Amino acid sequence: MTKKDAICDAALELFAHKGIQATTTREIAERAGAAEGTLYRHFDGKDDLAEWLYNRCATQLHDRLTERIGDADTPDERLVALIRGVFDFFTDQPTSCTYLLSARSNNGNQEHRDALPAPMRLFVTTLEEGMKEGTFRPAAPSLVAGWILSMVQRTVLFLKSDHLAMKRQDAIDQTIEAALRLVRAQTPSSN
Amino acid sequence: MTKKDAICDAALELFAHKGIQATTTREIAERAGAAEGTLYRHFDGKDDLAEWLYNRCATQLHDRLTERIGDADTPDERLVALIRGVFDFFTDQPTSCTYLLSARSNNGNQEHRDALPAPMRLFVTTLEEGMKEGTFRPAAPSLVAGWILSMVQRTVLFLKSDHLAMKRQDAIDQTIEAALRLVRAQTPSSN
Amino acid sequence: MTKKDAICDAALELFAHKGIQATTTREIAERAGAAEGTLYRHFDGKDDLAEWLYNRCATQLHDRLTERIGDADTPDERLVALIRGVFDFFTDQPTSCTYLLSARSNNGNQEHRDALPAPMRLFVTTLEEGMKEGTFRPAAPSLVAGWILSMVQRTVLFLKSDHLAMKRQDAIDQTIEAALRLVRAQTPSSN
Amino acid sequence: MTKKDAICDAALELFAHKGIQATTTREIAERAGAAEGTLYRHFDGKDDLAEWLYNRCATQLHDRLTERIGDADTPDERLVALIRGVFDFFTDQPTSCTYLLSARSNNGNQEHRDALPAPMRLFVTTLEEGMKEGTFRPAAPSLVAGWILSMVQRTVLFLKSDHLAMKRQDAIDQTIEAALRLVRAQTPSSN
DNA sequence: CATGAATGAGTTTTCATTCAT
DNA sequence: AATGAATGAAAACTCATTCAT
Repeated sequence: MTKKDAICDAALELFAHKGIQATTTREIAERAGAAEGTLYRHFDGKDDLAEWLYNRCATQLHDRLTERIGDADTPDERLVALIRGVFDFFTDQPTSCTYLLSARSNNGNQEHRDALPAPMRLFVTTLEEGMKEGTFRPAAPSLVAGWILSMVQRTVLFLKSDHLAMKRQDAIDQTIEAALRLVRAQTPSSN
Repeated sequence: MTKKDAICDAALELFAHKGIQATTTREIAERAGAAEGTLYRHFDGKDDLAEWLYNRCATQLHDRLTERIGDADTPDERLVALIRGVFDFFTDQPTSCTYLLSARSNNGNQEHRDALPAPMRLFVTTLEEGMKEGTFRPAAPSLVAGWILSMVQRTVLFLKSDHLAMKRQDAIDQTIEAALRLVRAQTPSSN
Repeated sequence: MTKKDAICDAALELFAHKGIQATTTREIAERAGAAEGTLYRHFDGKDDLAEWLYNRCATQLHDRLTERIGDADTPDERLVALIRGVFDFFTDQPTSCTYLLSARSNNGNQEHRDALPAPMRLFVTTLEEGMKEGTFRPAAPSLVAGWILSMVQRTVLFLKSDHLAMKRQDAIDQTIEAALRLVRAQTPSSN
Repeated sequence: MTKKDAICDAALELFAHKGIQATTTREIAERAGAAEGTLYRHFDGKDDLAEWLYNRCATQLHDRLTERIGDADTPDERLVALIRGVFDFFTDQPTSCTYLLSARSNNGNQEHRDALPAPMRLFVTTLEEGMKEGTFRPAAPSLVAGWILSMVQRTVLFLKSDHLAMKRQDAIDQTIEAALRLVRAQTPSSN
């Protein structure tokens, strides 16, 4: 593992748990077992590193979701696949996931972050398809996508804090069911 | 208006828009038209001010919600009243509302904030009542409350960013309906 | 004396003797008996301080030269007055003078310095008058002004390094005579 | 061209235009198309490189001036030859010339530079001869040499900045005439 | 109460130099 | 000879907090 990787890992961990601002470059370097100056050989500074990590995490999630979506034929299935994908991402890479979620909501100033990052767009597209088909009830897709992602995020936070009070799988299943209730059009017989 | 009020207003605005850490005491003082030292005559420091403001906002919202709830007899009505109350709060005091919402999600370290602040507890209580009655489907109340508040927060952010693309009232009504779909037990005929 | 003045004095001394780049903010603060942060309360940084000092020195010299010029009626007398003024400035405020001269020549990048600072302009104006009158031989005034100022600067450096090998007053008189030979038109009988 | 040459060229350009201190080894390496470490294979460090370049430039100029002086029989002719030599040097190798001139004045601390570098000494010697002969008026030779070199430097800067406002040859001729007026003893009939 | 200059510890950042490859 | 990642000491700069007025 190169020093650059060590720095990325250390920074990701710290950013996810303490926030970007509260993390010092010294902490990052120490945890990475590198000199402080090394950070600046690979990145323009702390903020650049934070952004680079954000993009990397967003890409990882996006790739995973894209892969998941391939197996699904209907918007309904795709939506479930997407939600499961996010939960899987959280299970496999909790730190990346935490950072991604916190970075999203933290930047009140929204300066340099896409209003609609890649993973979000997958949700929006899927919802649009479902609405066109009539599977999903009509509504502003980006708003509904935001709702669902927020719910997932909540569940993730809930699982992290509410230690073991609820089985992980139950929480995930309930979140998916809830999301479907949110978007599904009236289907008198099915539900 | 006293200097203290000026400082509170300035700080609230800045905290809500840039975050607590990114706001400097100098900025607060400048915007308030006060000297930097004056802040320390009324508060123990920046963090104390931030906490004081948070509690003030939470109390304001809590009082408003408590008042709203009084008119409602069923858990169902109470839930709607609570959601409407939050939206009203956002309409009347957008900055306070933004600060309240951002402060919640921003502190990944959860150091000095109640896990369950007052307004949140009103939601939880209402959900518990509804679940006991059978009006609402059984689930972890604090998780469901988190979902609903997150949805409301999303809608608020959506209304702030998606300038006028959607009528405010429509967005609010849709959010309420969606929240009800989330929590209501199967009621074959009613819905 | 305020801290600001102490910082200015310390910085001027160090800038003049070691150059701006070679001087650290820590040195300035130490010599001024102030904290490093105090520098930043009064100036935007080291470079801002350097520029502020440059302007102050240039103004001081300009004011002194303007005063001196008042007593002189002819361009010839004015030129002598100007040169003497610069030498007096050097005698009274050697540090300011050294800084002014070094700052001029040091900035090869000429970024943020007037091409023609105030004192220089007095020389140019005087030369232009003399040339119009016919007292001075025709030539590019700004070039000739540069020559004379460079000569004066040289003499100043010479006096500082060539410790006492030449009487100060002799050096000054010789410089003035030389400058006059440089600019005076042919005057068969007088010289 | 070897890497060493590339580094020398790059460094000379940067030193001349930004100053030694303001130039980083990384810049030099980048511009030279070499790695940073390569510099240290050929020189002991940045300062060593700067000094080596200075000596090379001084030697180049000195050789050129020595050659020029050979054709001249009188001190008067020799002085003109020297001044022309400097201007030629500037025309042929403007960067070297700029560096030589700036390096001279820049080091206020005079740490590691000869007080009287080789080219300067040629001027001094020539002036001493002329003064002994009576061709030049008596004065401190090193001071007068400084004056003349400063004038030449000024003219060079003037030619660089005052883009084409004056013909190069005119400026040079005027500088020479002015220098002669400075040093020549009274010669009632000749001039 | 109010002020704002002063503080100094802490942070980010720079960069000449080294060294394993 | 050449490389360029890594270093770390030193530099610039920030800012919450204090205190004399």
